[in-house]
Amino acid sequence: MAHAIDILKERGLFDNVTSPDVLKQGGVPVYAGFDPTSSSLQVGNFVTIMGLAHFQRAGHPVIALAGGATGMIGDPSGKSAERNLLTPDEVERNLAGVKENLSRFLDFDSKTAPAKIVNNNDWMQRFSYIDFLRDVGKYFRMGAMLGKESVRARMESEAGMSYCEFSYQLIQAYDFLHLWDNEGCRIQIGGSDQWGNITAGVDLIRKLRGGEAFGMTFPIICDSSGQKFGKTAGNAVYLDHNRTSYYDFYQFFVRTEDVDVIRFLKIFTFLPLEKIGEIAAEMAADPGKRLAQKVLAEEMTRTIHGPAGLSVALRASEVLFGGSMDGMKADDLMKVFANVPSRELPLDSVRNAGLLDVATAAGLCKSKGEARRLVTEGGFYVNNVRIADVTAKISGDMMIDGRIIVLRAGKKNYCLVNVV
RNA sequence: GGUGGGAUUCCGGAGUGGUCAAACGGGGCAGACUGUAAAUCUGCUGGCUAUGCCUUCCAAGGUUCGAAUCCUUGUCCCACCA
Repeated sequence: MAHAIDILKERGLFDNVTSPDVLKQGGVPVYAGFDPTSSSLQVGNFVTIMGLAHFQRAGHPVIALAGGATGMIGDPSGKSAERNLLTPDEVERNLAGVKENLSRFLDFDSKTAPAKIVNNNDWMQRFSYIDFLRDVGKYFRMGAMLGKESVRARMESEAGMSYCEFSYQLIQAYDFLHLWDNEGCRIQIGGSDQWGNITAGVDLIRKLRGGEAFGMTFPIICDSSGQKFGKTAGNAVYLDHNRTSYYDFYQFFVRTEDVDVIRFLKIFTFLPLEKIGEIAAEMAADPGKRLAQKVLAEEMTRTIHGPAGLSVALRASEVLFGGSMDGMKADDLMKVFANVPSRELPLDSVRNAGLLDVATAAGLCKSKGEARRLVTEGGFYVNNVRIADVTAKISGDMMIDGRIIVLRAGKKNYCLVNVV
């Protein structure tokens, strides 16, 4: 069997490794951490999940660590400024969401290489502050700690860094030690921003146990414009469909740029490289078909949301991007309703109401000023018909079957209004 | 602990008593061209009952006819010194 790292390399998921000897580590447990900074993981985290999945397929038991303790502190890695602390309640809530997300992607029933979810709060809370300083802090040298990229970057910037965040690396290092002792874990993986935290653990294990642990990082995935992958209009794309609907999730990937899409297929899907090569060839022949984008979106949506979620996303996309809206029935639209941005509005507030008011009430525009701008610029559509008159009102015949209005901003931002 | 510097609209960053809803750049949004691409060009980018009005320039007070700009106190950050 090919080593997991070789597979990751050929898929563009390899950034760095603490020692090439990691290739000799077959079948040992591997861990990656996920801090509960939000109630749901995001597509960005999916890279790490894919990393774990590839290891698992290569015969390694994998441990997904949900950071109930680390989440209370806040990882400064890759952050340009100090973050606000989450309350214990928030961490607790988020932890539940993160665990749920993780549970969907890993194989817990594998006989040879089962997955496991652990929470570092389970062992961290046993420490008193004094104990932790004596048992763990004693083995950390200031020089090494200050040398970490995450620390240096912040010290050199205006933002600075609190002692709280500075201490983060100790906790993550101890996590690795704990998993080394209790789970036989030998390898930690994570995004390249985790390098400093990972090596902190490797060093700690060497000092205290005299053993060699390994670390491997993935590149931070960016799109061709250098933006961190996984944001639309400033909002993260979540794995929880209550936060990012099936439709929006699918659409996010459909809109991947040509230059990125093949790379993303390798990173985010399990499709064999030969298959991806075929897709690339077809795309080169007829880029307008957007085949690669569609495959990526379908694979991702199916992986994250299952066949049912995918079919909902596809149906919604077909309805909205399928061409003319003539002959569209309210029933067709109702079927996709919950998965497209939508809003229920009472009849009174819609009929004969100003366009701008309805656009704002429906949530399509943040303010009437924004709605006014949009209309003036010619980017506003009702049932796919452009309306350029700021003073226009919603008439009865705009309501499809008397109960649905399809609002659109620009080319691809739809919002359904359900008149009740 | 001492001294000095700083906090501006999404971000960076001008502005040091009225002509400031605040230059410029980035980002974002929209239009044209397209393939729900890219590149390019153009316009927009606090709110509203809209040629005017309202709320913004860390927070709370104050001076003034008038404050993002001056004073006081507080909070946070940075640098140097100890």
